[in-house]
Amino acid sequence: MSGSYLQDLTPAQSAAVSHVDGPLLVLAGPGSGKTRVVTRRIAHLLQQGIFGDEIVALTFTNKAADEMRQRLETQGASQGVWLSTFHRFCAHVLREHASWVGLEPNFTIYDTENSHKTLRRVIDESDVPCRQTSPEQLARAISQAKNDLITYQEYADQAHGVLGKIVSEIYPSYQQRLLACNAVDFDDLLLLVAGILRDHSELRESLDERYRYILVDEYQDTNRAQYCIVRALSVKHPNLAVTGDPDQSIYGWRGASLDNILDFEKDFPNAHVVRLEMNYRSTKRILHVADSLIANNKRRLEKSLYTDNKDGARVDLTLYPNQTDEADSIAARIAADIASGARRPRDFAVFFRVNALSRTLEKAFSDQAIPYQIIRGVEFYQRAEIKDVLAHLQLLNNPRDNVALLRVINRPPRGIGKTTIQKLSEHANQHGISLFEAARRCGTIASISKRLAVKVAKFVALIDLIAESAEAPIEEIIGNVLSHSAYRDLLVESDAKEDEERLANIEELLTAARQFDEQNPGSGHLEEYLEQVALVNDTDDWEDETDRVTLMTMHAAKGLEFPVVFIVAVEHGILPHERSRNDPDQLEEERRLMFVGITRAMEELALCYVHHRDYRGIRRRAVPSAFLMELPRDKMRLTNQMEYQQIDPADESSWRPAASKSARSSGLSTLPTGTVMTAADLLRRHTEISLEAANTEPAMPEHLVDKDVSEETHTKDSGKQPCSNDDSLNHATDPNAFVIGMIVSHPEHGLGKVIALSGSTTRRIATIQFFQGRKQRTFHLATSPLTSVSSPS
DNA sequence: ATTCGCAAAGTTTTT
DNA sequence: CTTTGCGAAT
Repeated sequence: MSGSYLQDLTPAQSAAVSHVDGPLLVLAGPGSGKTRVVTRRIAHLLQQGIFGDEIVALTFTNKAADEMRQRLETQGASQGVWLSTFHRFCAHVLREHASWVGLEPNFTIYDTENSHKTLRRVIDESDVPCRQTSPEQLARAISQAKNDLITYQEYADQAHGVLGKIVSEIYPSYQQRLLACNAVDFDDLLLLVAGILRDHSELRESLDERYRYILVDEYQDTNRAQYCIVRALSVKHPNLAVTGDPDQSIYGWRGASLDNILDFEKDFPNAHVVRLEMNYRSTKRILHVADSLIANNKRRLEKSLYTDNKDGARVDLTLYPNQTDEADSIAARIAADIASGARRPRDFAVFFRVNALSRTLEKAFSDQAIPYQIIRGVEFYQRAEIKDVLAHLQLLNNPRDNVALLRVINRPPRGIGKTTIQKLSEHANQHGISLFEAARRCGTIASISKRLAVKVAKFVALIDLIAESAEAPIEEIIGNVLSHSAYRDLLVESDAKEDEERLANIEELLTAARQFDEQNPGSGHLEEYLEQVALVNDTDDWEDETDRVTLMTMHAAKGLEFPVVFIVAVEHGILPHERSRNDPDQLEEERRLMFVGITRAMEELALCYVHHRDYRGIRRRAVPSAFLMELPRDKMRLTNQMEYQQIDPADESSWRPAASKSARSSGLSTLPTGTVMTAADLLRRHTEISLEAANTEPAMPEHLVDKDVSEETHTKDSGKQPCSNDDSLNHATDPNAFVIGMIVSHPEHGLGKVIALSGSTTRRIATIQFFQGRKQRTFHLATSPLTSVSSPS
């Protein structure tokens, strides 16, 4: 009995959708319609008579959960299905059984900033010698331990080394401090629930029974804690369906364990495995490039990628002299495509490995008046003013939340300073009470002067006053915070424009609160609201709304798609990142990251790298990424924009590669993946591969050939003969004989070079970078007075 | 108790 | 080149 939802599916998709009982592994390549399959399968389960409340679907992001919910609703089949993120699911379980781990049900969920603050305090107050180790390092170590399900009681047993010793001291103190605040951090949500499920078999059994069908999205990103939770719920009813793609695992550094998905078939020997290999997103050429790259990874499950889409344009690989040219050229190409009407701004995305690389791009986009948006890690709920307001609410909900109290006790300034807080803190520690409780008793604390005691008492009275409305709608509570604390007045009266922005953010918070109130009518939703803001981030609503070019890291790009994608700085030390170079597994993760970036592209993909890059204040010679050597370069469009650069003789010496001829002759063939490579090694390797390629492929552009060998011709050519050495490619596609990089003349603007071309026949448009005044203009070739100064040889 | 200045460090960030 | 954190100064 197959419903309509089985009809327009491929056999593989259909197999996944109609699977009901027993473990299921869906290996879903990029753009393979995974979400569609998952939601249809849920619809199918419901149609089989399974109740919605027996099904739980777990995702990593709210965005994914929302999307799934939306799709289910359009199929009219979300009834009772528990659809949420791992963390939210765990928060709910934990609220019901908080006392088992020494918490009260109104515990606060600390975000990263708050947990770091707590950790800081622990470190400061401990006498553990940790000058060598940074708080961040300790935080990472603790987080990692939690992800691996190592509790503070167990940590010391397996600790080793100096860091291990320090963590053994700090981790328990940190945990006790959280407990004292009746708070948990993100990792605790998972760790504590995993622990509860392990230690309380009756609860485990009842949840196993209750959630008979479990679905996990992005299974390749699960960590050990998540793995244990999911397994614990799938003992009696092992109807565990996981979807994921080992090739898209890019969060190993956050504790994700690739083994979970790689070993799924071992964990569940009778698992049904479905491979979704048909790609509906990208052109054949883009997919081929992606496939060639990822084939170099060892830790993966065999999977081929197919598409019925057209071949599409060749994938671009372009070398620029420096990042300014890189950025300008990208911006110019985008501007030209927009000007010609071929594309809209929202069709484009530019990806980079590190946020620091966005600056040059931003400048280029703003210079050319191209609308763009940057997706950054900083979120709305991370802003100081928002957190200030919310901290009041947190304190109402959980008076033991010391971090919240410390945040608001002197904001706006009330003259309660460090020394007073120190005294309160001492008193609290001595009597085993919270800071707020100590503040309440400040009149009886001998060390606190009358004067200050009055100030503190005023603060306590303020919180008590706001607390009277704790059961009210959220908007009202926040309103009371703003008016009673004079926080709003402070911002209104200030004439700094930052404060204007802060005020606007607070208005936005109020609007969001009103929306929450509408969705949760009635009173007493404070705890729910706080959980929502703790576990929801708002980077989720970037897209669609606006017609802009998107700039973001490749991590942020996961799950998205764009018609045209640029990836900049495909260079050694950036992609792969230098911090990953010593670890084979990390190197593979970097490759996966690039794979993710490439597979976001639907129609056009351009990879870029430069000759020199200014990074962290210094200019250094950029080495092409080793990943570039793994691409099918013979099937790509290689462009070398170096030749058209006016060469600064002073600069030229630095063009020589670090590897000398003698070094090269030392005979280094291919390095096995994952060996430790120095920069020099890599350069040598690059050189050799390039030479090898050059020998077998006469059309290989010069920029992939060792500069030592080609330097003579290179220098001679440059400036004088600015024609492509790979012009066969350009000729074929260009009836007008204009090619990128060509030098042209304009009666008004003088000489310039072609940096972008788009459109065809009469609508063909060229973007010219003029040498005078660094001007950039676009022209319709059919009507412009442009003449070519140099023609391709 | 804020503010200024210098030193140091510098991936990625679903919750 | 940035940002960020900490210490000293007003």
